[in-house]
Amino acid sequence: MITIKDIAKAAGVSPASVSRVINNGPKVGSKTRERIKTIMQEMGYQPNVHAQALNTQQNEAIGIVLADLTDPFFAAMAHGIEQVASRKNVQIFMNSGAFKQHTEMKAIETLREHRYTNMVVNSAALSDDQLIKFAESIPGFVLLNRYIEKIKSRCVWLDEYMCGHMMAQHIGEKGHKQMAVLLTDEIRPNTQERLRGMVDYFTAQDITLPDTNIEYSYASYEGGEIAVQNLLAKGINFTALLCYNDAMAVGAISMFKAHGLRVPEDISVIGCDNLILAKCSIPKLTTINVPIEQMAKKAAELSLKLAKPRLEQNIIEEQKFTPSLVERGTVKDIT
Amino acid sequence: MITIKDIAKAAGVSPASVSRVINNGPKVGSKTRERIKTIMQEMGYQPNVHAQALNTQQNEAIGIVLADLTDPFFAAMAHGIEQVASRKNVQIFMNSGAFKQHTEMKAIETLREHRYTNMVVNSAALSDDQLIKFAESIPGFVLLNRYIEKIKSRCVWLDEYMCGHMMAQHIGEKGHKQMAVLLTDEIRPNTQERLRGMVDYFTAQDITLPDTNIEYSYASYEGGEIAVQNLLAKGINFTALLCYNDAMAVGAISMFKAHGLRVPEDISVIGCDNLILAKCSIPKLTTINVPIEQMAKKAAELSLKLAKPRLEQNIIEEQKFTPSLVERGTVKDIT
DNA sequence: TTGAAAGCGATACCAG
DNA sequence: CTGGTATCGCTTTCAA
Repeated sequence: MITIKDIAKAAGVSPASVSRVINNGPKVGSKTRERIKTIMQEMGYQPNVHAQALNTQQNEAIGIVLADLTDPFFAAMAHGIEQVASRKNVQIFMNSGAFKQHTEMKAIETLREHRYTNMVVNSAALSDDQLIKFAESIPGFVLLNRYIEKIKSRCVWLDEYMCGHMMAQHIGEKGHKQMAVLLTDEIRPNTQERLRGMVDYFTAQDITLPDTNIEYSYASYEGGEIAVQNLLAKGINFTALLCYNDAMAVGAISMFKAHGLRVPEDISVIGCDNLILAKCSIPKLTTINVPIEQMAKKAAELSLKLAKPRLEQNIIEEQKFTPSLVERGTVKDIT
Repeated sequence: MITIKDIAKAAGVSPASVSRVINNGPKVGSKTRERIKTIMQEMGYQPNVHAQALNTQQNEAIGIVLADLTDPFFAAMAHGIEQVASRKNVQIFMNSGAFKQHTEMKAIETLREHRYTNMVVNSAALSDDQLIKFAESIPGFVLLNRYIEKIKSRCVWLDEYMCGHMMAQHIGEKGHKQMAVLLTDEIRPNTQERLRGMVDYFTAQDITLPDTNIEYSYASYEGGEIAVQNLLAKGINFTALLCYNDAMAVGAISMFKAHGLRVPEDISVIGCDNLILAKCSIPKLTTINVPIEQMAKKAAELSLKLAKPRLEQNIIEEQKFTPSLVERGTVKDIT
């Protein structure tokens, strides 16, 4: 591997000058600069990132901690971050967390070992205190899709309450009175908030939601199937099903169909996330749009900004995002 | 940040000894070793990866170059690699290529700057020669989902020919005679091979596939919709549609439906990949299973193996994977 | 079994 | 403007 010294020698200058050229620093004659640039080109010089990082104690890249790349929701996060990253020419260091406290912790620790100053973390399993501690010691530490009051300037989150409320309201306005709800029992702090939103709406409308009508399962297609099977086995009556996410909703629809129930004729279904799945199901899924990719972008930008404590740092914009309704074909108007 | 020297001082030993402990090296008294370990724990020592890499000229992590994380197919790749990576305690450095020669090239260059010795690359746009050059200079360079004869020991690929052949055969055996095919015009070297497999089967069965019946579009849901629209606009007669991948197939189905055509009653559809999409569509999609996650795992393992040129390196196993048929509900038997 | 010291490649300060 | 050089944190001979 060819180094800065080789270039210096070839150009008859000192390594210091070469370094200046590399970093577009001042204090180099323009002819010298050109000559050095040419030589770097010719010799195919590539700076050693580790040497750079060792000196500057900084790592330009963005580290990200995600649960599971095969879940489109998380993939969308990665994609959003990646866009910011490539625009700013920083790189992504990926590290799956998978909802385990231990794994998430280790992922962050590893990132720290690599001296990442920018981290976008989607943590579900770690406690508030643990995360606060990280935020205090890592300048560019940002939480994606989670809200912690004490470090809210480091959080990019969704109004989960509104999300639940919106689902309930849409279903309610279509005249449904008997509901069932599918939630996830994976550790996702957002779940309860969403449920609260639903319940508040129902209560206001004098609609009762018995505990037996709430089913917990995996936040996946399979989870949706299982949950519906359980619901049906209980012999509960309901005309509408509110699902934690699109994957569950689509799984639910498939299971309804297997039982000879038609959607939306017999049962209305609403999902949440508005991922590609929602468009692909037939009929297309009515759902709540979660701007997760934009949220991820924002998180990455925020992280980058935090790590460079230059300007008026105090402008803490509100990093809360709002969901919106996407009406498609799975909710029937029975008013 | 606390360093090796701090530990050395606290333990009353030399940095050298601490280093030995870190790397589980020999030549350290067992009591000393324990003491040092304890102190490292207490002080919360974390090795500086950059300093390590600078010395050893090695980067333990696996670099991966992918086109687009939001495409479940690529996400599955990432996931497979990630599994191997975390098992071996190496990390992923992600860098999207997006089918552009320039971008893919830059991604690999960046990885090289970081002194990655392990790279799993899913390249579509770069030429054989460019890739061969990389393979020669990077010990752990492995190509995923691409085959280049000259460096086949560095390739993990799918039998694309068989893939196409299998689709054609299944449709053929169900009695279909009039076909249409959806391919992608994105640069994916595998496309033509797949088409060849189809055509060979059709020819052998005296089934003609006019050029007008082959439609090129994006390899996505939207691409499928567009392609079907074009096909329908041309007024072509066909009873079966063979799609490059599941996303296109599902898009196609949606468009058929919009035109009042039922699947599979009026038109049979077969996809390829067997991603989650295939299960979610209603009716569930008949498709070809591509073991992409296993392929990705294999690629990661191969890369790790190549980078450590210790053992009998010469065992070049066959890294070709084979597709398999998954019958579900979108192909009608009309024999 | 331990320690001293020479780098790894780049940066940045201080002289000139 | 340019060059010399200490330094970043760690690994790895070479001596002791």
